[in-house]
Amino acid sequence: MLSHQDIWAALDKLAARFSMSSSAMARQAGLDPTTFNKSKRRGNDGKDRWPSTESLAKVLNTLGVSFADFAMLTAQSQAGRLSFAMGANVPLLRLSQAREDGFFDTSGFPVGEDWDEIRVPGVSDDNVFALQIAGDAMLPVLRDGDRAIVSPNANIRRGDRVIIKAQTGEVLAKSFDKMSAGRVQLLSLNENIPSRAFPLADIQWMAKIVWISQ
Amino acid sequence: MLSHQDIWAALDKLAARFSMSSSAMARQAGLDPTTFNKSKRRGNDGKDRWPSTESLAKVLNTLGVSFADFAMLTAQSQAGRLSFAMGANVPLLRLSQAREDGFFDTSGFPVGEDWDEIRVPGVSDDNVFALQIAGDAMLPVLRDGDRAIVSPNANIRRGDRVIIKAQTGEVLAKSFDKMSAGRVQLLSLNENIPSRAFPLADIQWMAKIVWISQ
DNA sequence: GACCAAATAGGTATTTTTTCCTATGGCTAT
DNA sequence: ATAGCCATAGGAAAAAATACCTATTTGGTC
Repeated sequence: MLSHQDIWAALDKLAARFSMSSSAMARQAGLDPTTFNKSKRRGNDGKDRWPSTESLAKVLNTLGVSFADFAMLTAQSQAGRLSFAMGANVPLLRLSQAREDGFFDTSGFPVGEDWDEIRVPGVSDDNVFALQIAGDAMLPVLRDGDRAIVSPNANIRRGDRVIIKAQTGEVLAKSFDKMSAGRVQLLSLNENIPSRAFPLADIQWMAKIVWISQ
Repeated sequence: MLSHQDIWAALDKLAARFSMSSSAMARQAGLDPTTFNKSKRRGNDGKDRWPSTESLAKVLNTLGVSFADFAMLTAQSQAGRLSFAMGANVPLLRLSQAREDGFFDTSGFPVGEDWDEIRVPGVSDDNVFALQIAGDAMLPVLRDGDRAIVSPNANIRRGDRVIIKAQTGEVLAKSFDKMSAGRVQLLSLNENIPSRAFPLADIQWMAKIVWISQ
């Protein structure tokens, strides 16, 4: 439930983040310095005052903060499904570029402008879930404690790594090879064993792994 | 730059998403059905009208949409650093639970209420970057085309997988063992080779891998 | 085509937020 | 001690958004 307090609190956090008072932040945004006064957040009649979207936009635009990041400062602070799907821009470099000079400073921080970008996590699936691995049966791809992010709605293609739940209840991680005649051909994750056919009837469901934590 | 058009457009997208007109959405939120009329988004004097945060909150709260997800509908549609850090809640299950009945429907979608939650990606590092793998030198952990998300500011502990850039420019993925006397002990990713010592002087930087795409 | 409900345009009154202004207190520099 | 600046409270005026209302248009059903 988004409330006016949520928005005021987020504005205060934003000011604090830039080491400003709320009046300095208002002033910098071209608003009257008294605009965000605590004394004006509730009327004499006890009625809540909501900062306008125009004032908010002026502040965000002046400070260079995105609307999405501002929304994250509100009390309900986790990103929702949509932001999960759209993801955050993360600088991307190919391995061959990484070998060259000019892409990192001495701490390994990205520098320069020739970086691409990808969206992370970028998983458009409302039914996505995480599976925490136990044991060492799936080493080295999946270690004890690693978390595999699994997307049941994702299309599965050759080479994709998948989680399978068998009718027996067993849960396996495999590499998908192909479908053939009521069977699915699966490879072990370390791929040094020939593919093995599993009858579809033995499988409850199969879903693609999209990310693995490290 | 957040503009009033951004916000209006996002409200229209929201209405469309729920298969409603903007007047139906306003009505459902307890607002006057004419509140979001296109004809009222600009005054006769040409001045832009901004929907109030109060009206917006009423709509979001009625539709059960988070402020963060609404922000994602605006034109600047990528999540920022903060949402990247805080992550989205993803249902989490332990492998042992996954073997039981009652956690998945027949399509592999999560059901039931005994799921934990984790935040994904949950990487609090402004200098995070992605490295796209080429070749098969790091199989099976890192395949050709996989993307490793690398966090230069993350603390590195025993067993963590890291990207190392050598002074020669070579870029390696290894498993961190320990530090000892001006050297770092590193294991191969597939861990069937004894750890090998690299002089720190040979290394430009070393940074932890936090996620790997699949 | 007729009918009805919803959507939309547009005007006015009401409510709400910002602006403008004043006052007070705190902090810093001279 | 004094001056200047900033932060905050508070009041009144101005500006802006919503509520209320009316009229027209649009879309769906029979």
